[in-house]
Amino acid sequence: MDLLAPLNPQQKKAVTASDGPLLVLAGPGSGKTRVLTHRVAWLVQERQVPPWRVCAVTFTNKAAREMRTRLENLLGHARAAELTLGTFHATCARILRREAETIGLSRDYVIFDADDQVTLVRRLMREQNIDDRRFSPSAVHSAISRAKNELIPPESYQPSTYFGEIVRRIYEPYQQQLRANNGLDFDDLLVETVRLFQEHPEVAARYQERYLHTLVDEFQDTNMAQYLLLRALTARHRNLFVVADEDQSIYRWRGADYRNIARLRQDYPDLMTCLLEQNYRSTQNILDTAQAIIRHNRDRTEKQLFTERGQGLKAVIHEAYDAEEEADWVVERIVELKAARKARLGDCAVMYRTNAQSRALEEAFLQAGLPYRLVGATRFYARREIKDLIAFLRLAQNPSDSASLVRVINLPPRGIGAQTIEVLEDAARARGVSVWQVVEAAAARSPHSPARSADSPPLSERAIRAVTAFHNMVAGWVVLHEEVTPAQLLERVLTDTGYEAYLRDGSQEGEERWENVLELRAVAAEYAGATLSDFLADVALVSDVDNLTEEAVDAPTLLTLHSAKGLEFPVVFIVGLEEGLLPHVRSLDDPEALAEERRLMYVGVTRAKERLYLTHASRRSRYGEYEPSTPSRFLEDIPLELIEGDGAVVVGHRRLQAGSRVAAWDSPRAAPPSPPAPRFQRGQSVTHPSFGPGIVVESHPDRNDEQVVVAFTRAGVKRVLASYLQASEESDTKGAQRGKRVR
DNA sequence: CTAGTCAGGCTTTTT
DNA sequence: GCCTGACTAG
Repeated sequence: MDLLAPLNPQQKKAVTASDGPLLVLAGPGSGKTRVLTHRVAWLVQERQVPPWRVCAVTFTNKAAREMRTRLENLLGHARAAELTLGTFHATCARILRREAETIGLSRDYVIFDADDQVTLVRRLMREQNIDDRRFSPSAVHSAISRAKNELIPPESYQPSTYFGEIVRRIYEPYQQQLRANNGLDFDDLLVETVRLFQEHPEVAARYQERYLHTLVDEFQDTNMAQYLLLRALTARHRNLFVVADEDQSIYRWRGADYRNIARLRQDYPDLMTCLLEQNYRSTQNILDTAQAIIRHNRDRTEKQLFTERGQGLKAVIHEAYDAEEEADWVVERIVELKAARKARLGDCAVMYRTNAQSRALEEAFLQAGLPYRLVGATRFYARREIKDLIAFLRLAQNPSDSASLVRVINLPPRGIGAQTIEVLEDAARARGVSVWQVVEAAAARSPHSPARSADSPPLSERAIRAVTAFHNMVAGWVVLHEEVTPAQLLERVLTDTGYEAYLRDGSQEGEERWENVLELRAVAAEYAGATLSDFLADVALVSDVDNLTEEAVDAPTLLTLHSAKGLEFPVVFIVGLEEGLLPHVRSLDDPEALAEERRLMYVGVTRAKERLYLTHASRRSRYGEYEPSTPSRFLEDIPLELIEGDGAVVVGHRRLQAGSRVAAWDSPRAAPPSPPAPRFQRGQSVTHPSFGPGIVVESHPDRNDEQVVVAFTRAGVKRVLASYLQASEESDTKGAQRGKRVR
C-alpha cells in the first residue's frame, strides 16, 4: 500500500522531510493532522522506526483518538498500540505515574479538576478572611495557573497589584493543600513533569533516548510548560515535528503563547519550515470571508489560501430582533435546508461565543421538535451526581483526599451536618493531619471506649455513631479496591450508599441524573483490565467534545467556537456576532485579547465547507435586562461582494438592499397581528409528536402562533408552540401536578 | 439536621 | 434570568 498516495506534493514533502526540527505552517482545512498522522506511519513503515520510539502529542483526547484510529488502519492494531499517543496532560500523567517517587509524589495521586481547583482556592480565601465576592476565586485561581504555566513557584511570585498580593497569599497554601491531599491540578501535570526532567537528568535521559521522534499537533496552543517539556523530550535526537496555524491560536487566556513558534525558530536554528496553503474543506467564498477577517491582525505570516472546491455560495448575514428570534431563524433555515434536501440535520452546526447562548437555541430546537447535540455546557464529568460518585471512588483509592471526603461525607444525608464537618476539619487542621485521620480517630473511640480522650474531636455521641458508620463503609472500599475492577467497586459504592434511591426521588430530574450514573457505570465497565487510578485519571482529563463521536445521530450540533476547533461541517451558523459578545467585552480594552477574538471568529468561519450563516441580534438580554446590541466589527470587515443579504441585513453603517421581509424583522413589535384567541386552555389534555401526552399549564398568544406551557407525562414541563400540539381526549391530572413540581 | 425560601451575584472561552 | 449560598422553620 502506498502511504503517500492520498497526499498532494506539499503534504508529501512535509511527511517525508528529513530528520531534524521541522515546522509545518498550515492554514485551516489543509490536512495538518493528516500530515502528522502520515508522518508517524511513514516513520514506522518506511524508516523502520520502532513505534514505541515515537511520541505524538495532541491537545484533545478526540484528536488523539482519531489519530490512533487512522494509525490502526495504516499500521495495524499491534504496532499502533505501541505508539505513545495522547494529549499533553495524559502523556504527562502517565510519565508521572511511573516516576512519581523520584520527585516525592505518591503514585496514587488524584487529579483535581477545574471545580476542585476553584473550590480549594475559595476555601483558602475564606480561611484567610479574604472576601470572595470582591475577588473571585476563579480569577485568583487562573492567576495562580498562569504563574504555574510560566514555572514561577510560589516563593518567586512577585505581585504588582493588590490583587496580585491576594494571589500571592493563596498560591503557596494552595500548593500545600494540593500536596497534602495527594493531588495534582492540570498545571501540575505539566510543571511537575518538567521539574522531573530538570532535576533528574538520569530520568530525562531515558525518555530523551527513547523518543527518536516527537510530533505535536496544534503547536500554536502550547504554553511555556509544554514548550519546555517538548524541548526536554527532544534534547537528544532533536527530531521535533510540529504543525501549527498561528491564526488559530485561541488559548492565550490559559497560557498558550503562539510566540512559541518564534521561540522554536530561535532555539532550533536549523528549523525547516513547510507551508500548506491548499484548503480541502471550504469553498473559495468562505475562505475569502475568513481571510478578510483575519487580515486585520498584525504579526502573522500571510498565507494565500486556495481551494479547488469552487467559488461556492456567499455568506448569509442576518439581523434578528433578539436572541429568541435569532434562534428561531436558525432553526427555520435548518428545516428549510433539510426540506430542500440541501443538507442533513447532522451536517449543520451552530456556534457561539459563550455557553450561555445555547439556551435560546435549545429552546428553539425543542419547540420545533428537532433533535440536537449539545457540546459543553455542563460537562458530563462536572455533573453533581458524577462528581459525587467519583469522589467516593477517589476515597477508596486515597482516603486522605479531604476535598472528596468533605464533599460526600454526608451524601446521601446520614446525619453528619455542617457543624460536625467543621469540627472534623478544625481537628484535622489543628493536628496537621487529613480529615480521614480524624474520622478514623473518632471511629476508634466508639462504641465503648472512654469518651473524650485528648486526641478525639469533641463530637456528640450521635455524631460519632454517624461518622463511624461512614468510616467503616469507606474502609471497606479501601480494602476492596485492590481486588476488584473499577466497575465492581462502583457497584459496591452504589449499594453501600443507597445512592440510587437517593437520586431517584420520582422527579424527572432524578431520572436524568440516574441515567448519567448508568452512563458512568458503562464507562467504568470498559476499564476491566485497568486500575482505579487509570480510570480516575482518564475521567479527570476528558472533555465534552471527546464524546462527540461519529454517532449515528442525525442532529445539528450546538457548540462554542472554542470547542469547534478541529471540526468541520457543511453548514455553519455563527450566532451572536455583536460587539461585547464577539469580540467579548472582556477583550475590548486589550489589543492582544481582541486579536484573539478575531482568530476565534476566523476559526468559526473556516469550519464551514459549503454554507455560512452569520447572525446578530439588535438587542440582547444581559442578566435578564435587555440592552441594545450593535453588530460585531468583524462583520464590517467582510466585503459586500461576499455577502448575500436576506433582506434585513445591517452591517455597521452599510445597509444592503432591503427585501420584502424587512418590515417583519425591522419592527417586530410594531404591529403584531391582533392576537388570535387562544386555542388551548389550562387543564386541557394534549399530545406532542415528540413529548407525548401532557396537560396544558398555561397558554398565551405569540406573534404568529401560541405559546403553550405543557406538563408532559414523560418529558416534564416544556414550553411549546401550539402548532405542534394536538388536543386529546383523556385527562391526566397526575402528570400536571408532577410537572408543576419540577418547575 | 433537613428542606424549603429568598437575596444577591454573576457570564468568556477549557485541558 | 439562573444558580449559589445564607437564612428560617420544622
